[in-house]
Amino acid sequence: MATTRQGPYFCGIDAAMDVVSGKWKVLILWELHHHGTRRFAELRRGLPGVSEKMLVQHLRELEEDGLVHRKVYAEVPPKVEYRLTEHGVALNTALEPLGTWGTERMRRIGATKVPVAPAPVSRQPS
Amino acid sequence: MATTRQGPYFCGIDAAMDVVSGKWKVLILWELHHHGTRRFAELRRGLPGVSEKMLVQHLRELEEDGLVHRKVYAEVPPKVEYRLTEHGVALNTALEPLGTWGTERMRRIGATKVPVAPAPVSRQPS
DNA sequence: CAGTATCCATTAAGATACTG
DNA sequence: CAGTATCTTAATGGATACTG
Repeated sequence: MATTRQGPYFCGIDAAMDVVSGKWKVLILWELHHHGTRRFAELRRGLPGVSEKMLVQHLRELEEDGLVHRKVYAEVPPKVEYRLTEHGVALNTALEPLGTWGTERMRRIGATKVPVAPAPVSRQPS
Repeated sequence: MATTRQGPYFCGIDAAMDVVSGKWKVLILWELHHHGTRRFAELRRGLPGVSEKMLVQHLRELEEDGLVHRKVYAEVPPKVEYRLTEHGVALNTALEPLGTWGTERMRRIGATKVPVAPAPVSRQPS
């Protein structure tokens, strides 16, 4: 269950890669970075294809690693909000050059973007 | 066998993470970055714990992704040199802030460094 | 030296179904 | 709504023996 990872590491990049390895982790960080705060279901919708299990698991690990803060409201129905911690914000900043490089690479190899789930047209909530 | 990965991706970071996902990839990049050029056996020694299979596999993928150049010398015994391509160098540069963040994180959590294989004391080559 | 080829173990991820 | 609990499959990594 990915017990608290704490090295040993070869170097800083190794240590950083450790906390972001997981299929959806950087995307969760990205999502939180751009929305400031997100609820569980919002994250789920923002990450088309993620399963509940993986989303929870990644969120828990990110929380454990001190990158994400989880705020539970004592309400019914339940309400939980996630946001980046100071360290999470710093990580995101450190990831930006990598994002730029990746965008350039996508252009080079002609990679497609993942199809964005079209907002359901019919069936609007009344 | 990790057929040519080319998306689709959610974003640039996603695309970048794709090419560096693999237990030893960033370490290979790092090693090549700091030595300029390395032979297979040198990389192997520089990455204590890596198996031949993983090293070859990662090198092939990095080559396929255009990050590493492989130069074969027509000699006996065989000699192969690896070095970063222009894109590989750019990726390494983009990884630097992440490395800084990771180093800071290691300090914060008191992570240890992986034990460096001690250079064999006896048995020096004549 | 620089790899291949196998086989096996571990881990990560995905699909449901169910609950406070 | 925000999760748990299981079960299954896919991907990744590792050990070892062998080769041009």
